[in-house]
Amino acid sequence: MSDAPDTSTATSADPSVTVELATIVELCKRRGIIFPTAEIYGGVRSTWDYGPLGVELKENVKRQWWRHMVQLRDDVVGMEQAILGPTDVWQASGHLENFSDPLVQCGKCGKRNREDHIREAQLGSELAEGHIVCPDCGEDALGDPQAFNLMFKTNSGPVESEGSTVWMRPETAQGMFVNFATVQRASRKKPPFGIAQMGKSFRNEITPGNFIFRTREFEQMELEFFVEPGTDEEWHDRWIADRMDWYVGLGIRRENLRIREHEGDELSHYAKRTVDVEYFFPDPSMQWSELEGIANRTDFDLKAHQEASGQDLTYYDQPNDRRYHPYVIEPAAGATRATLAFLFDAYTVEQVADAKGEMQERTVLKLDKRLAPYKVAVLPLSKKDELTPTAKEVFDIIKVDHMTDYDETQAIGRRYRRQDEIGTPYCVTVDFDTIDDRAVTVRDRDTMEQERVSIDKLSSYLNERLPR
RNA sequence: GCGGGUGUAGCUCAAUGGUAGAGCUCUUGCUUCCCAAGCAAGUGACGAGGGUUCGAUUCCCUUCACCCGCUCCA
Repeated sequence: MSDAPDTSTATSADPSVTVELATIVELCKRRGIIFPTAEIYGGVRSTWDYGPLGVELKENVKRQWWRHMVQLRDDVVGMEQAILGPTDVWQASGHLENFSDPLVQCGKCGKRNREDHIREAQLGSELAEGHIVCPDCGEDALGDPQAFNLMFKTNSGPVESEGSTVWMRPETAQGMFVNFATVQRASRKKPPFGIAQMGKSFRNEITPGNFIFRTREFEQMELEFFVEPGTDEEWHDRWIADRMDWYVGLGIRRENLRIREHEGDELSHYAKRTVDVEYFFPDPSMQWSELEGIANRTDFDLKAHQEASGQDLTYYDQPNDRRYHPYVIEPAAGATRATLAFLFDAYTVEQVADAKGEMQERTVLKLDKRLAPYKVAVLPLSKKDELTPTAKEVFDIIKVDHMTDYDETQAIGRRYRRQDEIGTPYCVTVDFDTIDDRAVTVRDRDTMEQERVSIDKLSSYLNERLPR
């Protein structure tokens, strides 16, 4: 029984179709997915709140990452580190030094550049010793250097003093390094093995922007995979392939993904080689942008922390009776920007004939079912009293296993469209026949086909179609 | 942070030195209603602060946020 209306599709699957970021932002605001924080007070720059649907979507992205990286593997364990940390950690990691860039601005053209980069480039030129000019316009109009510290600093305890300084982590990775020995011992894992963590990180980006793509408070999903030196390059390649497959497996079109190799001077202070996984955002101002960096951090971090802390952070390889600092392969993904990529890739506008035969737009978020905020919506055909008890009964059956919405307002067609717009995979309608035959109509988001399912079999019907 | 642009209902827009209209959305009611239907009714806005003025949403200043560019990165 399928009488799905005719559709002709004009979607973001076609790379020539642009989807403006503004369209996504507007949808997110209107449907309570993501919106500016403290908006009644004017908002805070670069800071966004996640509403009822947004928190489900983002948590689903994280849940899928955790499932893929931790749950389904026997060589990765998880952990969670405190966001606040002492100065020592960031001193040893190099972030205090390297995340503090001296910038100079040109008084003529207004461009800003890193002072140390200019000095290096202009070393040995005919200019006077130590004198630098603007690399963009060549004018001798550079101002005094200003320090841009990219880390958030605060105090632990009521009294502000030098000893009370704590920092909000600029990456989750250090948690795995400083806890390497404890976690390795407790989990009894041997290289190659990994420690994974998801959570908030904070960076005082000079220029945040593009909605949730670059924010000062953001969420990371990071794996530190510890391997024997010499096997690091092979593992690096393996993880690059694995991470690409993860995005594709969750519905990102492969042609919208690519790998980009970092150039030498682009490499972080800790990295031997880094590749980015980039996604093609269909908004003209974004285009190819980084979702994830996969770095070979070598033994830089473990050695640095061993030296600074005085603690032994080697791994003891008993069969060969030797100690070594494992090399680290780090797939570091942004949960928030991944969420944005999934939104873009799912955003689809179809042309559908309405009851009068006129073409109407149907906006559908074709999210992977595992990512959709609501999996099912229960829609009584009419708001009549006689349908409500049965509809509530159906809702109670489904909600145990799946996030389920219940909506009985306005016409049924309008409610289908509402669910389409937020990507709900299945709509279950309760009609007047339901009371007699104890069956409901299940409508599929993508095919718009309908199937009559008995209430008794509804749970197993939906569980089969909604993977974890 | 600097330069440029923007700021009016939930959304998209309009008008105006004399306190603002529309479409869509939303809510309620009616129609046993399966793909944004019809009819009726209703809620709802000048980003914030200050100044000029008899009077400011409109003019001026400040501030906040967003967009574009510079730098940075998950």
